[in-house]
Amino acid sequence: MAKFTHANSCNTCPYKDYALTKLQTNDVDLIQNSCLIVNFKKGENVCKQGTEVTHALYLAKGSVKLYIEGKNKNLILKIITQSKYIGLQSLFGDRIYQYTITTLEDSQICMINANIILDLAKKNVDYLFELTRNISESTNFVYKKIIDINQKQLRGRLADVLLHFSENVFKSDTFELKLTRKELAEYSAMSMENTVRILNEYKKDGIIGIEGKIFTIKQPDILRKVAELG
Amino acid sequence: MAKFTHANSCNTCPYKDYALTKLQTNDVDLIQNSCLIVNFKKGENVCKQGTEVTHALYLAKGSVKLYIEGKNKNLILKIITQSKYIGLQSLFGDRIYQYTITTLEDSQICMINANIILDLAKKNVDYLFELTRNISESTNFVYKKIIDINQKQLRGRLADVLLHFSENVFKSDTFELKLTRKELAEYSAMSMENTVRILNEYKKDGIIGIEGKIFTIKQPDILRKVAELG
DNA sequence: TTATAACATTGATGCATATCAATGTTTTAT
DNA sequence: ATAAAACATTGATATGCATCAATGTTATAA
Repeated sequence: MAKFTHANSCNTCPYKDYALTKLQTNDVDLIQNSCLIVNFKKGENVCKQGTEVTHALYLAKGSVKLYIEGKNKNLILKIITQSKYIGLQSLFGDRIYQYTITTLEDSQICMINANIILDLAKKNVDYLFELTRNISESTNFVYKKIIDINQKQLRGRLADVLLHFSENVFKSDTFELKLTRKELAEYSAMSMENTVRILNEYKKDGIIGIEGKIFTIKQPDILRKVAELG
Repeated sequence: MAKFTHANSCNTCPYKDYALTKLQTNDVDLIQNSCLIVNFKKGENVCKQGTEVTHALYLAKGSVKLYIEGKNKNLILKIITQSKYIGLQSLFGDRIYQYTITTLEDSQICMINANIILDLAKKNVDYLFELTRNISESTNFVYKKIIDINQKQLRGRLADVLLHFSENVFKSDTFELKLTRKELAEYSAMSMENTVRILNEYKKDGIIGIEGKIFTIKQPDILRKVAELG
């Protein structure tokens, strides 16, 4: 794994999480003392499905994919970008990672001893409340994902995914997607070949523009209609 | 909706949840004062997808299905049996139900004003901690579900579901499943026709026994193999 | 700098699964 | 008690999608 440094300024960190504001200064110090800032290079595993949860993971900088490794194929559940906890529910659940997390670009992850976080959570209800809110939102997101996979077919799913990136993740009509076609396929729960096929279909129809990894949503209304009709 | 009574003995209730043991007696009284015990008949909606979350729901007695309503078909995410909170993450998330919950038999649901639970959670960290653990486990369960749907095919999925009922839900080789074939299909994310077909396939092969809604797992090892191979 | 692997693209083929259809059975409601 | 609706079953058909195959392109490593 990559090189790391000790955290030394959690309170003034520009990537600080909102939940931290719920803690007293000396409690933040507790976190800071345990916190290792680890530099991951693109493509490295941050945690591995099936292993024990020993640390809370906070993505300070960069982006990662959270995915379940299957026998033949993977399923990417979430793309997470900076200043977010990743995989909080594993701290409170059965303490075994149900998924693997891999960086999509060079990233900085804060790793804090799980028991320290749990102890703090047990002592600071406002802090725990924020974490719980976070986990709940995450659960709701997965509910939406599962229903997309179950109910829509390829074109609808891909339209959904493109809109999601445009509207929720990058908040722009044009965005650079740090995913390969294969990863985009794993995120949309379809084969890589069909992902390519449908993307180019949308491009030919003038609904989107593609220039390598730069995507442009040209006709969001049509895309929305496709997403809706499934 | 059905008739209801006011709760009057939460502390000594035989269906009491473990999380309640984390509260002081007078805090339990707060819950008790707000708690309505509502009697639902089989097939009634306990909450409805798209509506606002106003109450915490606790399934004291009976059983329910939690499902997402799609355009053509539904997807049952969980079957919940007695003495369990249902849909806790909706209290802490965006306060809109992402799913509908319907009773599978006559059931008693305790409905407690959402804000009272949230206030208690904000004051009793041990209580909140139990709720959070609950939500986290629920998230992990959905992760498993999503991967089953995505990675396995019909026979494997159905084998999985049957084993799950036998091993986790009813903890017995023989069990009465309070689901119609259609609901079993919605739980396994497949068509009703194929559910029937494969069930009878398993029956012919002597892997399971079916007598109406009574299922017997006769050869769990074979079933496990089918589940594994997908 | 070159070799090797991963990525991207397009077409052809096969299969798993949903859908349609027909018919009998069991609930549910009046 | 009877009608209507939901449930259950089995077979035939259609199709959406993955898989296979072939080929070009771009990263990555030695």
